[in-house]
Amino acid sequence: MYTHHNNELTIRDAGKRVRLKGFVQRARNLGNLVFVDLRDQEGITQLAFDADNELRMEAGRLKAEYVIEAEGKVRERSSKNKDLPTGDIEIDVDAFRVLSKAAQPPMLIRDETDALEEVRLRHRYLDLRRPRLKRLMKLRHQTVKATRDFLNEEGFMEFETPILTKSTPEGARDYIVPSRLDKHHFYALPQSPQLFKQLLMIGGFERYYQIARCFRDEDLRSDRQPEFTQIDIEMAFIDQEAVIDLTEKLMARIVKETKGVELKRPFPRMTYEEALRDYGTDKPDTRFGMKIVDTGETFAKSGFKVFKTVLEKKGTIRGVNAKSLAAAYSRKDLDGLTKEAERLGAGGLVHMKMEDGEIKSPIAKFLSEEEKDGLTEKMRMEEGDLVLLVADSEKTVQKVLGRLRIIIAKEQDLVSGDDLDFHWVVEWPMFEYDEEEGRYRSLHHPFTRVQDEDRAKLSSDPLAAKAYGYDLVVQGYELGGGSMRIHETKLQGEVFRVLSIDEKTQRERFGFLLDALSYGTPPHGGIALGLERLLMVLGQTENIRDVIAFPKTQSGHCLLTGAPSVVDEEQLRELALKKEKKRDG
RNA sequence: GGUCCUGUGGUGUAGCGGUUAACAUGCCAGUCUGUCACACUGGAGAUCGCGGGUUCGAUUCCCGUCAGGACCGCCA
Repeated sequence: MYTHHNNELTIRDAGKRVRLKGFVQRARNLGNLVFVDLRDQEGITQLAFDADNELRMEAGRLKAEYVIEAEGKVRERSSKNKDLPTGDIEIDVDAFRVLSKAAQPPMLIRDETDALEEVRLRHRYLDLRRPRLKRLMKLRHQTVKATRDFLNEEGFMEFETPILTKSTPEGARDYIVPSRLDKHHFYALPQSPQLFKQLLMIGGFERYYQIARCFRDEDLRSDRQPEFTQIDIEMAFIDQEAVIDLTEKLMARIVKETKGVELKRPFPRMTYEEALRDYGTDKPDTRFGMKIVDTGETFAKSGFKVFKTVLEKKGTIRGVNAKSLAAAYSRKDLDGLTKEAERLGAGGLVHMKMEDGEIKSPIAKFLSEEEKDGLTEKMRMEEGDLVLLVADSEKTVQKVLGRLRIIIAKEQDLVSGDDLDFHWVVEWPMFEYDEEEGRYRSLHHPFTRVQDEDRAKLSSDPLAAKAYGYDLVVQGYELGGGSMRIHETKLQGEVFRVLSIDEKTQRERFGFLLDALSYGTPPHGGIALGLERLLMVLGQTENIRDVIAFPKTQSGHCLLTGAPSVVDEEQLRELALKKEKKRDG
């Protein structure tokens, strides 16, 4: 046993006999004097060997990452290290023991001088020894603990729902698991516990939560993993405001306990429509301004052909003002932005700088004085400002300008990771129209409740029907979303009808839910929050792999274990599965 | 499904149509009593991801493939 962790001892412990353990961070052999930095989960303590004896010789032979145990007396250092919490003291060691030797590690176990991520993932257990990963894993634990503490106090019950469950073709691609007992039938891993938590409400539980593992077989990104965790919450006999209020309190509690910061409540809200109008996205980063502005009538009579054509086609001309960034963007930089705009589907990008009191732009010569003045006013252009305009369909303009805002903010460092701009996007539409499939699709999911006053629009004008839906957004991440659910069989049927899901399919896929709804269902609603995304924001990292102990690569591989891997023919036979012969390409 | 970037001693990088493949760090040996990324001296360590092609000659150029990363599509 040990007496202390390696972050604990201070000058007040001088003279104490202690026993420490840990990994050798580093042995510094100065000849007749040897120092060893001993690292454990909590920190580093310096061991000193200065007696002229065998012990010192042995200490000089210690290598990085050996696991040892050492005993001795705490003493004040003659030269202190103010960078270490234990920097005032060292241990005058009189006995130590090597518990385990270590091969030369493939990477430096230190925050700086990092190996590439590929090496770190292959040897994740070594990567996890680094203080940075220690800090992030601790943050994860604290966040989950704060969540459980808070929800338990609020009268919630924690549940577990099945991991082997039924495939639901709507939505993301499922991971499937073959059944041995029922040949050619498959379980699916849950994309979320959505239906189960609703069934718990129907089962008469009023406040559910789960730290729930979810699985989606889709392509990965720097903020997406094939398996990830949601803080999943559902409540009965409440309204939307109750869910929003509870979620804000939960966020406040987590931020307080992990960062020591008080969040201002209530969080700001904007409607889905406002989000798209002002920021060009349904998950705006509101840490910086640069809102999208409609030039309206400014170019109504424009002689500039591009503008004229777009307006004739019922398109729109909108822009953003990158305040005082005219000097920051050279012609070449602007070409880069233009290329990005074109890649996103815009015909081009108009840029203008306000310099020496006048608009400088490649298209300036096509604009009348009236147009220039109008634009200056609309965009609130001042000396040194850079304005970017896109003329196209509303959808394209929003997409392009929304993207350019983010690019510029990143390039120009307009954002701070400390700025927790939690806000709600509310009043989501029930449906969007899928051009490819020629039918309506749920924006949230098919169990979302339509707002009472919009119920008639389900048949008359589905696209105008608003849902009781809400997303929590921070720093441009969709942190989570939720809704009030449908609790009547009849309404659920109406929604399925809009979605063109016929009765046979309804029965096949959701029959159990429809049956359940028919036996008396409390009004209910909830929310699901992406734990990893929250941790990325709190931990100030852009990489989701940093907040997962054993993450997978962009191609879904676990470099540590080698998953996924082939299996024995025998295993396949048992499942009545056959390998498909690889076709030559 | 697509676009782009990367792959060179253990690790991170440099390099170039012909080199003894360079540098840093780590590793090994030695010197050193106040280091803390110790310092100094010396040393070992690389079929340049894999396969094919072009060429008198390929680590270098081309094609394919594999692996990692960023992004688009996708993720109700």
